[in-house]
Amino acid sequence: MKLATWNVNSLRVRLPQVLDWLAQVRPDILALQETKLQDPDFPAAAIADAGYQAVFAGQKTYNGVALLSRLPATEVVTDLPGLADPQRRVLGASIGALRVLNLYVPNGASLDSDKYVYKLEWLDKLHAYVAGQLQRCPLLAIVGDFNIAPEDRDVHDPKEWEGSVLVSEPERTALRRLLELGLCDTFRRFDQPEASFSWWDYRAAAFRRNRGLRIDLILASGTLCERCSACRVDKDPRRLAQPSDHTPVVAEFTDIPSAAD
DNA sequence: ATGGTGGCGCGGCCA
Repeated sequence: MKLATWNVNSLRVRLPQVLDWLAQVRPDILALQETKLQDPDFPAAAIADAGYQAVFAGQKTYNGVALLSRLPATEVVTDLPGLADPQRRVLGASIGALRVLNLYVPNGASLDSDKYVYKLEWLDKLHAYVAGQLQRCPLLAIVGDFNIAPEDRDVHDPKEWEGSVLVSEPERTALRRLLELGLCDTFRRFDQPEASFSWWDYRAAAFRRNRGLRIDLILASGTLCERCSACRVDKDPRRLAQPSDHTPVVAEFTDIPSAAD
């Protein structure tokens, strides 16, 4: 069972890349962030032709999340309890034996910004929600663009980034508290190349110089974590012309019923 | 270097 996450930074622009990637990698589930599409504009037909069902929570210009899957998605949720938020950043669904929560965590802008306050509040509401979900869903995966680099080894230059948004201690503490509920960062269950990142700024040739951050994560509940057999960053889509600034992260699991192949 | 690039949409915001 293959589960992937990819912040595509406009599904309208990136649709050809997404379709090519689905055909090559054949994930059972792909969580997308920053689709930047209203629901009536979602390319459901093209995705159906590729053999995937889709559920989505769209928004014009900003945000927007979707779940593509071989099996149908049921019991769909699009909001965090206790957070009245017009921004479309949350998509939870049951797919086969899994419960999947697809997140586009707020960026935060800078530590003195209202957006940073909103990010920490958002993460607090997420914590409360996930605590309850872990009681109900033994096979829970939480994936997406967390906009937090968990540790210094997830940052190309920790000194340069020290204290900045995406690496600040309050954000990392919020992520650590989430993990302490009983989740693992599947990427760190396996040996990885040094300087493995999932996002590189478009500016200043950051990708060519590998000046990136690992902020796209696949978290797994304890029972699911035991069944994780691999997790990797797929840098190939970031090398294409007109790439997203993020690249996909893919995890594989054993003993999960799958409809692929 | 307080810059740089990209998406949306057509001025300025967001990342």
